[in-house]
Amino acid sequence: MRIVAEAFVSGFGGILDGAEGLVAALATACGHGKYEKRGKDNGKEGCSHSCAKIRPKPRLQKCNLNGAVIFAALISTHMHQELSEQEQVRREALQEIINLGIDPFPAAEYTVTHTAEGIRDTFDEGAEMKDVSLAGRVMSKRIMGKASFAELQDSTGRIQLYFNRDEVCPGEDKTLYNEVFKKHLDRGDFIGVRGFVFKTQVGETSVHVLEFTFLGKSLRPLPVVKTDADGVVHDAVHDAEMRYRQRYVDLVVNPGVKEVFVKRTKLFNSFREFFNSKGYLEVETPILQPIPGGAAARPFITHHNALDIPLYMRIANELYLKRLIVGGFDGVYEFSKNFRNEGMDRTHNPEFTAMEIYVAYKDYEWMMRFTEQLLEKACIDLNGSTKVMYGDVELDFKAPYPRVTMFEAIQTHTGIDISAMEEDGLRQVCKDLGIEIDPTMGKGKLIDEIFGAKCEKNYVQPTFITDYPVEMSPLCKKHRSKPGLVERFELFATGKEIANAYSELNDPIDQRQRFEHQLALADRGDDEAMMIDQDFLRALEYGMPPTSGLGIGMDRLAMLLTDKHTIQDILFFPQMKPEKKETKKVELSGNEKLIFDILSKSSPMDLNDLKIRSGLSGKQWDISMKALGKLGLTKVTKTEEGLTVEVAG
RNA sequence: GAUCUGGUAGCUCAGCUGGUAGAGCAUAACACUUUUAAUGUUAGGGUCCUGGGUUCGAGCCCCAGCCAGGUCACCA
Repeated sequence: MRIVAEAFVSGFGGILDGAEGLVAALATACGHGKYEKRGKDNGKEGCSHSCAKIRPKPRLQKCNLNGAVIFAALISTHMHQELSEQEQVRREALQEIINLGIDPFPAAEYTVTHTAEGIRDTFDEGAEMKDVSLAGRVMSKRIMGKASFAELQDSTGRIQLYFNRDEVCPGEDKTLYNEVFKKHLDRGDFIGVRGFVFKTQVGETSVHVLEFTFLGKSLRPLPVVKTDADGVVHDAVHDAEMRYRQRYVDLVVNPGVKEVFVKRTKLFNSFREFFNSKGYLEVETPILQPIPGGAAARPFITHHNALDIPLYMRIANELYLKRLIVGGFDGVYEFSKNFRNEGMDRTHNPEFTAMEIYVAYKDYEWMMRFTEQLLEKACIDLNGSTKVMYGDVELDFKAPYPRVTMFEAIQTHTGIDISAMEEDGLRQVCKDLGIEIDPTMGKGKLIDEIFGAKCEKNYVQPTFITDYPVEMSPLCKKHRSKPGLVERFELFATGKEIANAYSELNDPIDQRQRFEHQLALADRGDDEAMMIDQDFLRALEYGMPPTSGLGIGMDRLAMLLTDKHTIQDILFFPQMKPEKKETKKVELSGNEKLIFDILSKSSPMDLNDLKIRSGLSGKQWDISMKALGKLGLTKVTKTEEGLTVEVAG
């Protein structure tokens, strides 16, 4: 219940009682019981009561009472959303600003000449800065009588502002300082300021404000996060729900969050520069695909109405990029938003970004050299060094990286040489190593399981794992010299895969057989086996040059390079379950409404009758009746026959 | 999907054999012309996630649900 109770009488001074009665009732209803006589107010007499529980102001109602006109604010418990005390205060401040003739949301451009960071840098170099203007959010205010300090946060950081009453208000009228600045300017509001730069006694570079302009009012209080003199952050918003659902708040308030995303973009730019400098072409390929190909994953399905066909959100863009190589490009790449309808955890978001690049006339050996150069450059571009801390390990992305074949890796970490084994032998090895398997798994999958369980985690520093079994890699060219294997590598770091590359399979007959083998896997129950993309095969039949392709999970790489251990920390808006709909507290609860509806049809009525007709349990009845009473909607009277309930007022 | 942990003021968090709640910051008021996680004094602010149950009485105990996080499983 948030209402201002206010009533006043015009016309007859003596009839204050009517107004007073209304307000007194309201004051009682909200539990305070106190109200204030106002005396003359605009020629009217009145009285008012306000408390945090009964604001903002409800609609005024007008009625006649013995010839006097009473305007009364009446209880209306369900007319608006609940606002916290601070939100109400801000809305009131907004109104006050408007009343003073200031537009809290002006349309005009505000000319900004400097940024917070720019001012600090230039001024520290000794430059005079007589006239600067900048804009941003007010993040704190420290008022000391006629002088005040505030902090302004723009896109580059924070800078202190100094306000002096007599300089902001050179004339007699000090409203701008005393009212607008001191009272109605809230944390989070956007303002523009003009002034000159100076250093305070404590040595803080500050802007001495001569003029400030409202640029946008903030109606919701931001969480207060403070950083002390030692750089220790206090009361940071930790709640993941708030941080990810309301990323804007996280960005405004938590130090260092922006930097992560800036680095993420730098990573993409660094890749682009590298690829473009080699003359490779950035392209775009379909996200809505009739056949989801290029990876083993469950897709999202959607439907195109006009064509009346199912379409899939892409799980990879590989097959399309290869079509472009068929078409005659030497090198094509794409940052590909992919969608996979699978579980979510610290390293999986349903939509994620991969970078894939395909270069003609190259093989996977070349691609390894290319990849390590790419990552070395990116690492330097982001952090100024090839070294980066991830948790408590230091990763070094300086090229070259060790090359280890998959069989060597398994031999090293299990002591078992599986290079000559068939499916049955591998099955036995898995059992011996305590690895869970199921009958749908083929040879390649079994090897992959062993690697995943026993080897992967050991490759903390960047390492290429090469030469995978053919069964796991239906789009990859058979190894030039090792039967049963393909020319594939994956790059591991911190025990996780961050890149995957092939000498691409360009033999259309082999490719068709591989797809058919996938179909066989699907029949065995592997629901992620690839579908056959006939058009892709047709493209290959026209001829594709030898090509090497590389895919990098950009999100996971960004995590590595920013020392973030959750994918949600490097996605602006990670996927979340929908917020539950705001419960309509404004309305009466179901039970309260039930009782009130029965009662309003025949008020007053016997309390026991009402209870029986409501059909509520003792406890529910009790809770609902208390609530109704508290809202001032019902009134219980004791008579000789028993208890009677009536609609109050 | 299994399992564990959490959900209390705008924010960060306390709370106790079960007796309807506390702190800091934020907010409001006053003081103060260079402070800085400003300070001092005072005040207001809470359906203790939701719904059931046990109880004379539940923020606390029990059950179910919702949301978030961790671990495992599945999955790149």
